[in-house]
Amino acid sequence: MKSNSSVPTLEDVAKLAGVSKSVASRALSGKNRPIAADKKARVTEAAAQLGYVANPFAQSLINQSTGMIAIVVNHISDISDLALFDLLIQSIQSIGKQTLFVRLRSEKDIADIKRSPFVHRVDAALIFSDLIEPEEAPHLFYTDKVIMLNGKKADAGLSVTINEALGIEQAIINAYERSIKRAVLLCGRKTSITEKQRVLSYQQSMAKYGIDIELLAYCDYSYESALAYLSNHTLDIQNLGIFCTSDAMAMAAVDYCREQYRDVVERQAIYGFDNTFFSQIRSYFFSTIGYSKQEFIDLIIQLLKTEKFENGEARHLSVDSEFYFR
Amino acid sequence: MKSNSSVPTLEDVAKLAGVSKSVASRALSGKNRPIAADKKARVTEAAAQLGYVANPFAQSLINQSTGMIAIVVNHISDISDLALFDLLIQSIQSIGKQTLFVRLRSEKDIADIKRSPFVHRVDAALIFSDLIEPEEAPHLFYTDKVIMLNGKKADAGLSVTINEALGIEQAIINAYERSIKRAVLLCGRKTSITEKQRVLSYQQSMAKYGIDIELLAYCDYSYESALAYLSNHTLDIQNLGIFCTSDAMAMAAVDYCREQYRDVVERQAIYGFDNTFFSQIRSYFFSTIGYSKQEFIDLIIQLLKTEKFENGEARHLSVDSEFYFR
DNA sequence: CTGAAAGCGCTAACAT
DNA sequence: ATGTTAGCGCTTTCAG
Repeated sequence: MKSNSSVPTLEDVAKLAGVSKSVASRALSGKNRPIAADKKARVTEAAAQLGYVANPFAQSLINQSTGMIAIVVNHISDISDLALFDLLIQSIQSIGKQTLFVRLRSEKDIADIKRSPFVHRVDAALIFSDLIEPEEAPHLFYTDKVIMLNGKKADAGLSVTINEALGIEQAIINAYERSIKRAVLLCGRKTSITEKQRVLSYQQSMAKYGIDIELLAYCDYSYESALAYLSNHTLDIQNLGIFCTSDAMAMAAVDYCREQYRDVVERQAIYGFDNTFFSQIRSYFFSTIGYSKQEFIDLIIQLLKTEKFENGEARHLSVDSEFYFR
Repeated sequence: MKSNSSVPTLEDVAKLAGVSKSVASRALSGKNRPIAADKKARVTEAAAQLGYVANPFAQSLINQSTGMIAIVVNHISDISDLALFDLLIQSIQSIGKQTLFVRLRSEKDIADIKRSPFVHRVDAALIFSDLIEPEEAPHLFYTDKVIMLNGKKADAGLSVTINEALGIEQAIINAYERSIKRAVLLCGRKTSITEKQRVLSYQQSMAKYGIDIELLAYCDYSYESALAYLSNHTLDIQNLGIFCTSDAMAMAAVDYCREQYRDVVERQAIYGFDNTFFSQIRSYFFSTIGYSKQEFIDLIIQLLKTEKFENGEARHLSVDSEFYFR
């Protein structure tokens, strides 16, 4: 609390303007409540003069609405690209909401959501963390507006997912056209459901185009893990494609091949995932799979802006992924 | 608001436990208020049974404390930011607070802070954005606990800054020892005060060690801007050091030299800033200047945890920067 | 140790 | 169009 002075309340404003609290409230409410123009002006003037800012706690006690939206993640780096994170916060602010960031390290942290009253009472929650199951999500928040963005979805509920199979198939077709016959598949966390689905898509498309998976390894999406793994293996690079489920791992593949084979492996035989900045810079430059972040966020915002869903109405939206050839 | 049911209030809990609201309140308060053990147990039990979670708005209306901390940034564009914020959010949560992320695109957005009542009423604000001047910071928030982390500080007030001159001098000494006589200095935003200070440190140290600044360019910290700039210039690489005020620009310098001079420029003649992940990976690997993020955050948390500051007491803490030689 | 009652600051009925 | 009044759910005196 401010030590120097007490904060003006609506009552102070009303007094200064010479009206009742209700009139003052209506004048400042924004919604076009009936009020005399001159009084409205006097109230606005008085509020400005006192530097009045409404107490949100009193307001929310009545509205039951906070104007806050929770973003729930495992780590921030989960959000594969900063651009997404940055754009998302910006979009949330542009619809007049604020962003509450919740970081979950493990299942143990989930209970804290309920224990943290403000988080529990957000207007909506965006779930990026795969630690939260679609069934339990509704119990964690006071609001029904819980949007699953972690690839999981409950029958009843809201979600935006990425159709990854599409971009993956396009990548495999590209490999096929370039006569790649054999593949190394560097994957991320084995326990992740989305990762499992992703790997399945790779396997199906590769089977379809006659590409053999010779090595399938689970790393942890990171540069270091992939580099460590590759360093322990000798690859026969004839007709080989290296497919990675993150751009960071693809960077490791590029570095590994550069050192090991002095670029004998065509750089284009390495495929990343996420379409980050790094797939485009000079020292790396590999093809990758991604999606339109703007489109993804637009769908989220669309759900956020929908005032009312029919009781239990489900909305499962999806963004197509895409192959980015370099 | 949840559509299916009404939420239990303290009154419901009290009724179920067969006690008064006050007793129920005291039982759940956490602070050791006098109360009979059996009643306390009954209340706790009743609360659990109903799945009671206190309404934070009613509580805050009395406490004037939200348990929320605002992080105010321009944007989150930098990888160095990611690691920092991830750690910071985790630390904030570990002291039982929640994180409100506020993104400022320009000065115009500053007024929105006051207009957004919840942001205005946070328990503390961490100012990373350099759009906010130390003089105006106290007027934007209801709390006195506004910590400037943007390199600016008011005489009265709280701040944690990085002593960048230290790491910069170490870098220049390294260059001197490696017989570098001439320098290109790739800087960031010209309008930034911290950047101005940083450039000054480079100039002073270089003057001291007899290194000539032949080219001083303002880019925008990004890979693209630096690469574009370098591509338009021909460098005489004899005894040349390329000093960049961001790792991203140093990456561009590495790529530029690799293509232009086929690595004739020793890679060690390129100096980055921020000690990001990228200064350590195979394809780049350059020396850089950084600081301990943990130490920085520990100081912030220390300020956050200090209950009361003497009226108007100032606290200006500082973290030493360091040269990371690769 | 407990309960009744006041009140935090605001909004929304409801009578003027 | 305006003022009065009754809460929103909680904590905290203040008497018992």
